Amino acid sequence: MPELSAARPKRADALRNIESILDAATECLADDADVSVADIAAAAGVGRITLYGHFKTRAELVDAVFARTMRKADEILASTDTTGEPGEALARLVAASWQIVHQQRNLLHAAQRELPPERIRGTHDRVLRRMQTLIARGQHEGVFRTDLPKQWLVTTAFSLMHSAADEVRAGRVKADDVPALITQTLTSAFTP
Amino acid sequence: MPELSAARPKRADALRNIESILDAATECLADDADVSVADIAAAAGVGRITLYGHFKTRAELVDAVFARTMRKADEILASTDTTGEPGEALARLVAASWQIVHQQRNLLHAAQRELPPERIRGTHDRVLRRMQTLIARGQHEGVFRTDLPKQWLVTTAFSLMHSAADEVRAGRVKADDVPALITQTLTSAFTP
DNA sequence: ATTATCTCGTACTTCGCTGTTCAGGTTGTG
DNA sequence: CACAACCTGAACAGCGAAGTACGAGATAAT
Repeated sequence: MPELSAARPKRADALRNIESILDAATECLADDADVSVADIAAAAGVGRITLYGHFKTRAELVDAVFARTMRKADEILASTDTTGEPGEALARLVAASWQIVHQQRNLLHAAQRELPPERIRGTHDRVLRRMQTLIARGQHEGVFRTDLPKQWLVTTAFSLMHSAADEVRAGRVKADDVPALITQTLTSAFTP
Repeated sequence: MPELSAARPKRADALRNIESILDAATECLADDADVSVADIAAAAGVGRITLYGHFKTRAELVDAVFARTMRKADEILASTDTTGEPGEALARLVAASWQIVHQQRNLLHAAQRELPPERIRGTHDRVLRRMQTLIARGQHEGVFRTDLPKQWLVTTAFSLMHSAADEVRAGRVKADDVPALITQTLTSAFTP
C-alpha cells in the first residue's frame, strides 16, 4: 500500500514551517524533555495552531523529531569508516555515536515517555544494527569475545555512552575525556 | 542541631499507616513511576488525605520511599561478603545489587523526575561507596586496572546493571542470565 | 474517661497542558 | 488573477493531578 489518496504536494511555506518546527522541537527537547507544545511553537516562530495543523498530537511530533534525528544519526554513522581493525573501527564508531547520544540525551527520554517501546526500538534499529554488524565482524575475526551474545555487547556499548552522558551532565566527567574512557573500557570488555 | 521542637512520638496507628503507605508506594512506584498519589493511598488502604497528613507533597513521599529503599539496599549489601579475591567479591556484590536495581528499576526514574540531582546523589551515596571501596581495594591489589578513574569503573558497573534491567523488562534477556552476563563483562573490563 | 491525635469522605480550588473551533487575514500556485 | 491552501490569534473545553478546607467520627495514650 503506497499511498491512499496521492497526497498532493504541500505548499512551500508549509514545508518551511514544518522544518522550523522540527528544528525548534529538536533543540527544545534536547534540553528539556517536558517542554510544552506551546513553547516549541514559539521557539519555531509559529503559532501553536499551525503546529497542530502539521502534527495532530504531541506524540506525533515527538515521533517525527525522534525519527528525523535517528535518520540523521544514521547518515553520520554511515559516513564513519567501520572497516579495518575491529578495535579501531569500534573506537571511531563510538566517538561518532557518542556525539549524538550526548547532544540528544533528553530526546530519548521524551520518546520513552510518549512512544510505545516497539516504536522506539524500530526507529533505533538501523543505528543499533551498525554497531551490531561491526561487533559481529569482530567476533568472526576472533578479535571480540564470542562467549557473550553480540546483542549484549551492543547493549553494553550504548549503556556506557548513555551513562557517560549523564556523568558529563552532572559535571563529574569532562566531555572530551569520554570517547577515550568508553573506548578503553569497551576494548577490554570485548576482548576474549 | 538534634531536633527543633522535640517532635513528640507519633501515635501507634499513625506509624502503622506510614508504614503501609511506604510499602504501597514502593510497590506502586516499582511498576509505574507515574502513579498518582491517589492510587498509592488506595493501595495502602488509606485515605488520600491521610497520606497528605504524613507527606506534605508528592515529592516528599517519593523522597521518603527512595531513602528507605536505599537504606534497605545498603543493609543487604552490608551483609554481602566483600572480602577475599576482588573479582569474586565483585561478582557477589553485583549479584546482590542487581536484585535491587532490577526490582526498583522505576523508582529511580520517579526520583529523577521529582527530586533534585544532589538529593538523589546523596541518598545513593552509601550504596555507591560500597562498590567504590571494593574497586579501590582491587586496584590496590593490582587485580583491577588503574588507568581509569575508579569513579568511572563504578559508573560502568551500575550502568550495566540498569541497562540489563531494561533489557529484561523488554524481554530480550532472561533475568537469571543477568548476573553472569554482567560479571563476565565487568571482569574483563576491569582487568588491566 | 477524657483528651489529643489521627482518619477520612466530600467537595473545592488551582494549575498547566493538550487539543479543537471559528473567523478572518495572508500567501503561494496554476 | 483567482482560488485553494495555509497561517493566525483568541477563546474555549476537557482532562488529570496536586493540594486544601472542613468537620464528624474513630482510636490510641495517660
